[in-house]
Amino acid sequence: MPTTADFERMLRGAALRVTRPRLAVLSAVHDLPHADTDSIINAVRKTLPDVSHQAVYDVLRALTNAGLLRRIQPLGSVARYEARVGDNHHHVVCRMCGAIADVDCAVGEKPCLTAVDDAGYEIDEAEVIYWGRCPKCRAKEPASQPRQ
Amino acid sequence: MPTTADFERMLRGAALRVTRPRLAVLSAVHDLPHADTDSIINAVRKTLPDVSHQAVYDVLRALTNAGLLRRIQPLGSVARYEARVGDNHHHVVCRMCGAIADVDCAVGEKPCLTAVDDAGYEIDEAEVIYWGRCPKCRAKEPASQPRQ
DNA sequence: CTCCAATACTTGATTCATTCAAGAAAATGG
DNA sequence: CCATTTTCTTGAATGAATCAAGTATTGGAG
Repeated sequence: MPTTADFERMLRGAALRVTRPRLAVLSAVHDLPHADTDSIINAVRKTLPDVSHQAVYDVLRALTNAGLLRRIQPLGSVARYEARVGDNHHHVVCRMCGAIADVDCAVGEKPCLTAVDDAGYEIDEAEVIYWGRCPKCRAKEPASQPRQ
Repeated sequence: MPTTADFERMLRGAALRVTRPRLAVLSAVHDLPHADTDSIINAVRKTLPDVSHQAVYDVLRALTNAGLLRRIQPLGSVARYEARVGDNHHHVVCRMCGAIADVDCAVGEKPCLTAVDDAGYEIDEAEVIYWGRCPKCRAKEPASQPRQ
């Protein structure tokens, strides 16, 4: 797990000012991969009880734009953030409980897939979301099938 | 383009009651691929001026659950719907203007990709979103690069 | 054809994630 | 330490989507 000094280095490396809210958000997202904004706000408030939700929204946007965080948002979910960036990995989402897990990308670079017909678009990334049932939900209802 | 009789057959085939709002929504989504809910409401009101937005939301949900429509929602966009279902095709989204185009799937069946490590999930679908710049935006700003 | 039960729609209010706006506070360079 | 710029706080607003209660329509049974 990175230290505060590491986070500070990351911020400076991205030409961003170092502030307590930013350090706290970075730390929270490293601790809670795929957390939504509300969970991040709560985590941040354990060390900084008075941060405004607006500050967290601003920080998440700034860090995402700087490439320090990645924003994901599977169908039916609010925005979620993760700190694992730069390796072009993918995600698998549980249709029943919404749990998200990382899936390594066999290629590792963008774009890792080529479209058969790109419709004239200049493609720089292929985002893949696998849908299915997580281990817990498979154990709970082994007979039932998730909806297609 | 399917006729009203075709839409009626689709609804009955899915064990759904045939109503004017449902026929109008089916027709609108066939006419306007990748349209958001608001555009669909407006399109429906050209033939049925008094449908409530709630009815359209309900219909979209019912038709999606029945497999007659597919719901998509790229990052930063509201929910969109398309009538092309069953062929497991994918989408390419313009980072600049949000335009969406269909991309055929080389495999055509779900799941068309296999995860290197499925984290114990039972995967039934691989959803792919290609990100890039559409032809129009490429022509407009040939020098600039979309943000990564 | 008529009636009934189930389903779908209308109306109106509500929720909740996210954004906007204006002013106060903090961070970096000089 | 000061000035400028950026960031944060506070409070309100937006807007897609959902909830809830009552009315209307559908499709099958009689």
